[in-house]
Amino acid sequence: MLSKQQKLLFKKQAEIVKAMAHPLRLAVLDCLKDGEQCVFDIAEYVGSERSNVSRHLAVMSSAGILEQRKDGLKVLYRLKTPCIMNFFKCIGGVLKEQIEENKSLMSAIS
Amino acid sequence: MLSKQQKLLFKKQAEIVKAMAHPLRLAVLDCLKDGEQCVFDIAEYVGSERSNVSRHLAVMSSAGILEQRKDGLKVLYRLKTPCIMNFFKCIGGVLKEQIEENKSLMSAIS
DNA sequence: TTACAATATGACAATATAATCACATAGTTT
DNA sequence: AAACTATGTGATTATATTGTCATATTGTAA
Repeated sequence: MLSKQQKLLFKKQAEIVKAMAHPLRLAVLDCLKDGEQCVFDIAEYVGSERSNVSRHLAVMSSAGILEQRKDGLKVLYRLKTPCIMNFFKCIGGVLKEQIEENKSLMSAIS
Repeated sequence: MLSKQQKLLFKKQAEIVKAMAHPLRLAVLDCLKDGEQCVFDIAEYVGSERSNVSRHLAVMSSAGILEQRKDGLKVLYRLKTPCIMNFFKCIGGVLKEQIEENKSLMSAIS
């Protein structure tokens, strides 16, 4: 049985994971993988309203995944922990496995 | 601007991430890190109703994170991709950074 | 000061997610 | 078959998350 501390830890961890658990937010992380970008350019990249992107950026910022700095009118966002990107490889692995399964399923049918 | 394919990829990835984005589900993954367990024991470990745990297990199964097999009355669940656990290290890193920040904030106050 | 531009936010509606309880199902034991 | 055990699921309620629009805020430039 989990201790209170362990439960709290999982809660904190879940907050971080939750901050990544959205297609648009993953796209934003992808956009930022090579360096900081302003909201306008991020919105352009991910193909969504700026107000919406702003909201998602706020979610990731408060979860501690992103940092921002002001530069005149613009606000530049960047990844706070580069390790986040490793994580993509990991998820990619899960996806690959799923695709392999589907492949073998397909060949079993035909 | 993202292509349709890229958007689809992020959507698929988000489904996998979302399947982990819950305290209870992270606790379940932790419970399974050393091998398969039945629903009863998982529920005991994470400290929740069996019906609720069953629901969360179903979510992770259909996301492709878990596998299950029947053994008599019991259903034994296990991690499908061990790489999932690396991911915890990554998240742990983000948490550590947050704690460090709080520490230096604290010392700045006192 | 006025006009403008980039970003953030309040309010709302639509949708998704979660927990719970009662019940259903599947397999076991007597 | 009847009683039991482990798991899954329908229905419901409560809550959280999203996207959108209009508006606010902040900084720039004329």
